[in-house]
Formats: sequence, C-alpha cells, structure tokens
Amino acid sequence: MKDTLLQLLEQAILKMKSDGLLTEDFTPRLQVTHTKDKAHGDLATNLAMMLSKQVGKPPRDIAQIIIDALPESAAITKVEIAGPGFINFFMAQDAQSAVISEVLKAKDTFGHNQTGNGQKVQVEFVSANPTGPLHIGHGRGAAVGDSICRLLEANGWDVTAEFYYNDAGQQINNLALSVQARCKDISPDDVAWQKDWYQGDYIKDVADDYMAKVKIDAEDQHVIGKGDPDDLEAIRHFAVAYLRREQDLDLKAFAVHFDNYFLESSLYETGKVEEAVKQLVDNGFTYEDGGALWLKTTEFGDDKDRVMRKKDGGYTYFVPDVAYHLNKYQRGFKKVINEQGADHHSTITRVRAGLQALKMDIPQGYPDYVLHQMVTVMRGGEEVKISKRAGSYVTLRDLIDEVGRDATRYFLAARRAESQLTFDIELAKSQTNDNPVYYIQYAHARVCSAFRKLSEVGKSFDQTNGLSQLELLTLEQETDLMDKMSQFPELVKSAASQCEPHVIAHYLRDLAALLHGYYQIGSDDANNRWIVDDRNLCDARLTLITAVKQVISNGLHLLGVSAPEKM
RNA sequence: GCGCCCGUAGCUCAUUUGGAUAGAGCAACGGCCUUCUAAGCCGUGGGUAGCAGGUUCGAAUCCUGCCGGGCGCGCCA
Repeated sequence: MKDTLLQLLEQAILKMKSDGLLTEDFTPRLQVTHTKDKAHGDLATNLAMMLSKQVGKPPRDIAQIIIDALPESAAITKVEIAGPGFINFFMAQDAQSAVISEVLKAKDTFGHNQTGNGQKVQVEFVSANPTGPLHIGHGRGAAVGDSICRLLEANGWDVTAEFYYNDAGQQINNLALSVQARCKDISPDDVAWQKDWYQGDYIKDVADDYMAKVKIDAEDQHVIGKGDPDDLEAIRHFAVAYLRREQDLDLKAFAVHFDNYFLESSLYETGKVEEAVKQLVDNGFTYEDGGALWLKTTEFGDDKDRVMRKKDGGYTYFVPDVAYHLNKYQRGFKKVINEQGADHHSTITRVRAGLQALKMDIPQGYPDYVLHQMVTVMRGGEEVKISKRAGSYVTLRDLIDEVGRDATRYFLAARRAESQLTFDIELAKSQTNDNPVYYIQYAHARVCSAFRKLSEVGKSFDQTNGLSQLELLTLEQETDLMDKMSQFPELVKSAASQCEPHVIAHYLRDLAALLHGYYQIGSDDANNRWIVDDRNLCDARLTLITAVKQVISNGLHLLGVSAPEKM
C-alpha cells in the first residue's frame, strides 16, 4: 500500500520536473508515514513542506501542485491538504486488505526483504570470558545480539554469529590459580587466598571435578581432569573447558546459537598477534617508554596513548583484539557489528585506532558497535547486587529456570540497548496481564483457539474463499489490523538498519492489543464474532486472523520467543 | 576533572531518523464473563519531555551551557 503511494509520488515529482517546477537534479527523500490519527487518512507525506524552499512557494500551494501532478489511482479514495502542508491519503479498502494475501503468500518470510543482498555480516556478541557462568548482563547481550542476527537475516544478509573467547591473559591465570587453590583445600577465608582470585562456589565445583578426573565435553574440546593439583597447565586447560561447557549450556537454554567460536589463544598460536604488532611498529605508530611498547592512539582520536606490550613482555588485551578484527576483515566481513556491554566502551577507540594504524585500507568507522547499558535486577522491590568475585550473582541459567526463557528474552530485548534496564523478576515471572510476553503469546494462542473451536462446532474454513471476500472486512478493528500488519515490513527494515530489536517488541504489543480488541467486540455483539454463520464473512475474518497470527509469529521469531498454539 | 550513554505520566518504557493535539502498559478509580480462552476488553484521571538558550515553516528528537543518574578513565579484560 505504501509502495503504491511512493510510486505515485515519484511519478508526480517527474511530472513536476518536466513542467519545470523542480530542477532535474533534485531528488527529495520521499517520506510517507502511517498516520496516528485516522482523521488524517491512512497515509501522509510531508513532501510539500520539504519542497517549500526549493520551489519558493508556501507548502500548502505546493501540496496542491503535487496533488494535481499525481496520476489517477484506484487505490486512493480521497486526498486532503492538512495542517501546515501535509498531504493526507485515504486508501481504498481493497488496497488495505491486499496485505492479507501478501502475508499468507509469504508466510514466515513476510516482512523480509533483500536489503542485505546476500552480503556477509558478522555479529560478535556475548564474548564472555571463560572465568565463570553467564550472568544477566551477558543475557542482555545474548538477547539483543541474537535478535540483531535474526533481523539481519530477515533483511537478506548472510549472517555469521560469533563468540570470542578471551582464553588467554592474566584473568585465565587467576582462574587456574583459583581452581588450584581449591584443589589444595584453600578457601577464600584462608590467609593464603589472593584478592584477585575468583571466589564463587563454581570454582569449587571445577576443582572437585578436576580432582575426580571427570570428562568435559565442551563445544570443540574434550578434556579429562588430571587430578594433579600441582599441574597448573592441566588445571587451566580443564577449567577453561569446564566453564566453556557451562556457558554453552546457558546459551543453549537461552536458544542462542553461534556459528563460530573464536579463541583468543589461537591468535597467539598462529602468530597473528606478533604480525599485527610488527605491522604497527613498521608503520611508525609505536614507541618505547618505561620498558613498555606504546601505540600512538592519540593520532586517531584517543585522549592518551596506550600500552601495547607491558614491561613483563605480555600484550595488553586490546592488541589481540586488533589482530582479531583484522582477521574478521580478512575473512571478508566488510560489515561487522560488535554487541558489548557499555563498560567496555573504551576499547572502541583503541581497536579502531589499531586498525587504522595497520594501514590496511580498513574503513575508518570499522567495526560497528552496539553497546548495551547495565542491567539492574530487582526481586521483591529489592536490588540484587551482582558481584562476580563474591559469587553472589544471578546467573542467566537461574533466571531462565525461574522466569522462563521466553519472558527473559523478551524483557532483555524489549528496551533500547542504550538505556539502563531494570529486570524485575517478579514481573517477568507473573503470568498475568502485567506481563507483555504472555499478552502477545496469548493473542497468537487465541487465534489458534478459534480454529479449534471451529472444528468443535463442526464448521470448516475455506481460505481461498476468504481471500475473495476480504471486501466484507469493514469494521474499524479489521482495517486497523490490516494497517498495522502493513507496517511490519518497514519496521523489520528499520529495526535491522538501526540495530534496534526493541521496536519489534513494542510493535507486537500493539498488534496483539488490536487482535484482543477485535476478539472482544464479538462479546459485545455476536455479529462481530470471528466464527459467524455467514459463510463468506466467516471465511474472510478467519483469513484475516490467520494473517495476524502469522505476523505475530514472525515478530516473536525475530526476538527468539516462541509462539504457542495453546496457553 | 575528562570521555561515552541516559533523563518523557507516580512506576516501566514508546514516539517510524525533524512532523499534525507526545502515546502504551502497570499502579489508581469505574464498568464488562449465559461468550470464539477474563492470561481478555471498555471507560476516567494523570505531562513545563531535567533546566535555560539556540537552529527553522515545525524540536522529546539537532547544537551550546548547566543540573541529575549510570559506565569508563590500569602496564586488568
């Protein structure tokens, strides 16, 4: 419907150009929006106001010129000039109902497009260090990142979801030392316990399994506990595998899938870190000071230079990160999106600076970042403090077990990433109308329920007939649903380009509300029920709600939330 | 102190890239089950969009300065 209007407006602009009202090289960015208020018609454009300066006439006069230049179309029943110069379009009922057959034809691909044109894009998210179970912050990253992947796929991109394991460096040493201490029955209360060791109970579990020579089957490694508390290397290997497996299980429970797991350690093993460092040194962007090697990140917008190689000879964390992102680029990912917690935002400047300093013609803004702000967990009105060291934190797995996967994913993806998020466990758990997840799922289930009722009362549904009777759908609730569904494709497009999955959540809430309202008018007046005696009207209505059910299902899928048939 | 993010109804949040009278849900209040699922619907009240300027036909949205909150500012990751 919107596309039809856009084409008509383009023709009008061409005509205005040939009439000499617009210069040939002027191509305005056409904007057609769905109106909020039905008194303003179905669609509206601000074109006249945008052309005002170029043409040198008042917007309302230009609006009239545009209308005169507009080709005749059966899709439009009325055009009005309103307010400061909006042009409002009232669309014909059959132009509105066309969306229903589009949905039913495209089914689970309705709303999809080919904007990405099959190009490769990599989304890196979660990337938790293998030093402990995933917590709710990782959960937010998982929910948002996975949803971005689904959105990009729906927009025709060739998506690779990647998890980067920082399995090298000091923190892994601390992990190994913590486990070793536990193997030797040293507990956090003992004086021998170092303050930067990990205290959580899970460390004890790792130590027990290591000593008991348990076999660990992680995603791509299989390790058997050696049982020797003095072999730190064996402990390290075992602990990393153990925690990777735990994280894999967390992600599986969360229905988040990764195409590739990338190990930081592999960058050292293949010499990629050394290569990158050499390149940076050769390009003259480094210097030695105080026994350390520095990168001149200030030449790329940083507020101070950063140490690359410490006095002790080890590299700081962002050096392998630079090598890693060079590797992404060399793997052919011209577009890369990194979804991370905002507490790591200072790495952005460093990684980008490092990539520029390599002089490998990597574009300046590479890679893209989506940063999510911190999550606060509330339980019974009290904030649950998250402390990894103390081990007193809500793990993602606990949350999924207690709240459920669908609700957890929905709540974590339903807010803009940049805003701080309060996760209320009681609210997410509640199976009442407070909870938007169930509200939306119920709308889906309600349609399914209607079809179960249909067969109970011995009636049947003829969708082909329904599609030929759509003109019977003239109730306000019916045209509202059509209008809402027709917005879904645009939303999928903008949500992907902006990396904003939360708009899908809000859209679904609105669509579900319209569906529930449509159901309800059948209670007030039996003539308005979905299942009615009039065969044609019944088929038409059931065709409409079948389409709505499909769109809800498609939207929920983008969020990784299930669409139950029954609740 | 410096950098990034945020500030919209009592609470949690939207606002389709600058559009029309800023919208939902929850909470409060009043209605609706002889029903295709009441996990639902309808109605009422609730706003100086942190504050002050600026940009323009038009600003919650863009710019500047304050105020408030979060995160970061390590030769940790």
